[in-house]
Amino acid sequence: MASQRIPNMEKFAEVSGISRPTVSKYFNDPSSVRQSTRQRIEEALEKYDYRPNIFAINQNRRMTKTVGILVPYIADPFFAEIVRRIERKCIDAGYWPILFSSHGQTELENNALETLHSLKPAGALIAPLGRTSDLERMRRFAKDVPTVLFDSNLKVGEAFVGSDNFQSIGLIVDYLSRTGEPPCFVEMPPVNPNARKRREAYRQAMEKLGLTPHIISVGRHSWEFERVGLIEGKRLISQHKLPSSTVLCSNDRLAIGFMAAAFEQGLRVGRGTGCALRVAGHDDHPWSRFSSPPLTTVSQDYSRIAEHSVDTLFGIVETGERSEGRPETFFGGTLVMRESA
Amino acid sequence: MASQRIPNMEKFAEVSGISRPTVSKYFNDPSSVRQSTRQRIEEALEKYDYRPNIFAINQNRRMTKTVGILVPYIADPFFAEIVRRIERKCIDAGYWPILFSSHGQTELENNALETLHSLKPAGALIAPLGRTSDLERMRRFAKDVPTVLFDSNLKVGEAFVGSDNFQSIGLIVDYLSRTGEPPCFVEMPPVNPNARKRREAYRQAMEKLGLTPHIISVGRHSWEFERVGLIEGKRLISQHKLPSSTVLCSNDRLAIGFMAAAFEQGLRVGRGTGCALRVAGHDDHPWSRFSSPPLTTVSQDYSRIAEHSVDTLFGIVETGERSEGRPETFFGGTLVMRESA
DNA sequence: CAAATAATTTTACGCGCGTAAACAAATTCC
DNA sequence: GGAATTTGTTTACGCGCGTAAAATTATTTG
Repeated sequence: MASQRIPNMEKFAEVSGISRPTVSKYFNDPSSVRQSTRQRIEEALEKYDYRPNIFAINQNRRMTKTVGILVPYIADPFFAEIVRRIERKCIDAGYWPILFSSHGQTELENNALETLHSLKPAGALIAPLGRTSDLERMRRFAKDVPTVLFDSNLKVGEAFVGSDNFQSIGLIVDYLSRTGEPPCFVEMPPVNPNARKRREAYRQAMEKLGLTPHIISVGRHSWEFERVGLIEGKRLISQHKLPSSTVLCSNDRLAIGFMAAAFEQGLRVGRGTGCALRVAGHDDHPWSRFSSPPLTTVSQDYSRIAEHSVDTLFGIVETGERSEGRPETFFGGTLVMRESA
Repeated sequence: MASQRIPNMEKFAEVSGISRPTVSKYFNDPSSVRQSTRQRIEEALEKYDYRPNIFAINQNRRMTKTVGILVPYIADPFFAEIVRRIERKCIDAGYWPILFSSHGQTELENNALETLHSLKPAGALIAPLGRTSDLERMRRFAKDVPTVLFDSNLKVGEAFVGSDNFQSIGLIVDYLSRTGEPPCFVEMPPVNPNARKRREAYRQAMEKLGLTPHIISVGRHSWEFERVGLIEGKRLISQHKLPSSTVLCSNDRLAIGFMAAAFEQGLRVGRGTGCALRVAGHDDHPWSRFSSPPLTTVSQDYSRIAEHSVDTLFGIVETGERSEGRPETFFGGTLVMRESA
């Protein structure tokens, strides 16, 4: 136990019988000191339970050991899952992840960017709001801080990691067309480039099959996708405006709202007999398994997106080289067949 | 625009024609300097876009302006919502919120606590993991940092803010018993004190009505409540072990899993004719509105819990007085009637 | 308008640590 | 076992800012 309070590195160096600069070196990289020295420090560490002051460290280092993570909406389980994985990887790599959420608001995104900027982080992993992002502000940020974007491909930063919407949407359009009436497409609110890409992917996939695409746009700009799906669904069903009995929603949250609408209107969703509607989504959100009926969807590869984002960032950070070009990586999804379609 | 890069306060004081200590004073409290001085600083601020270095600030202040927020599971929409509100309030009050999530793991909770500790925050708002929390570690933390607990009432810190499980469970037990067969109770995994409290609340409420309580416990210790609800639900339904056709789950996520089980087993959930089962939850999670059928539940007052937690903390922080006793505040919920029960 | 009060400037120090340079000691090599 | 090499120590400075005390200036009061 701590037989004495250790206020700073000076004192800690004293009680462990090592000079302060060497102790400092140890904390920056334990393997950079001699084995015997390392042991003595670690014994003292057991005994006195001292930790260097983070603020003092970061003030003096040229490059801090912090990594900024910024997501548009932490309440979205997709981001919650990704963040969890990213945080873990950062910690394992000896970095200190700091999480910000824009909560769907441009103002908060800018705030986070400013705060992050003044933290002088080693790097940043950003999933931008998208359409409502302040591009200029983000560029200014990325000029000083190595930045990897994910999920939403704004043309900012050193690299992008996301999912291959053309592959994944193609997959599910094929499946739906093969097993029943070809799907119409209910768009998510146009909050980011994925919205547009998925729509285009749907169009191409349909045309490739020689089918006529039917796209249903939603005007409202909201992150509350379930509500959007519900309201649009109610409108479409009650006014008999659905061009197909198969509905592909551009993400799971939208699909869940849509299914709620179908339920409310007395339409049974599924692919069995007695079902009036098939509904499918995209992303395989953690709770899609638990809807009634369980949602057929395409999974995004959470782990690989998270891992590759972090690896890419650390690659840039640790070599110190800003990559040339701007590598974009897209991971494919896999079909997740459940009861809804 | 920035006609010149301002590296530090010294330079900024120079270009704005004010002495550095006064500028420093301004950043600590803009209203503490003369109006005319304030204007000159703010004009310079427009022109040069300078921000004090956060690390240097926090190194020197006795009390930093950071506030730690620690939740057990950020992917849970309850916490995501609470956090959103807490963050906003902190920012408005001039504090800098730092978010940590334990992701259900004791090790990560301790890590977060350690990191937070070394940050010397002005205060902390903590929703502990509960049963698996390292109480001793948390006490050590709370000894140095003013800490307000919420959601899960471990006997640590200066105060607690949460919901009144007895009131809310009472409410829904009354409702369910009045409108149909009295409910049995499916427990959430015993991860925290709320689990136990809700069970007791159910028991009391039933006995008060002169009814026999039926409690179904789940053994597994998991934060993936939906899956727990699904598995337990399947077991109970398929083995005909349900003591009542009305099921009260101790939270919404569990209820959603349970409804998925009912669906899978071909049991229709709801209160209309042709329905075999009524299912209700607790919390009014953001997505409970969108289940099929929409979930009947009791809402927790997100806003008031968040606000009161922050107010309590700032009350302690700003007076500098650790409150005597350990005030506990419980907010009541309101019944949210939907189709599931 | 002089005195009292408030706000600002000057000066100076300290926070806890990174880091560079010169030197000393320990380790490795032949 | 002496030279070359690695590893540590000493010494010294700087980072960007908070903050205290004393001196100065501006504002308010009677």
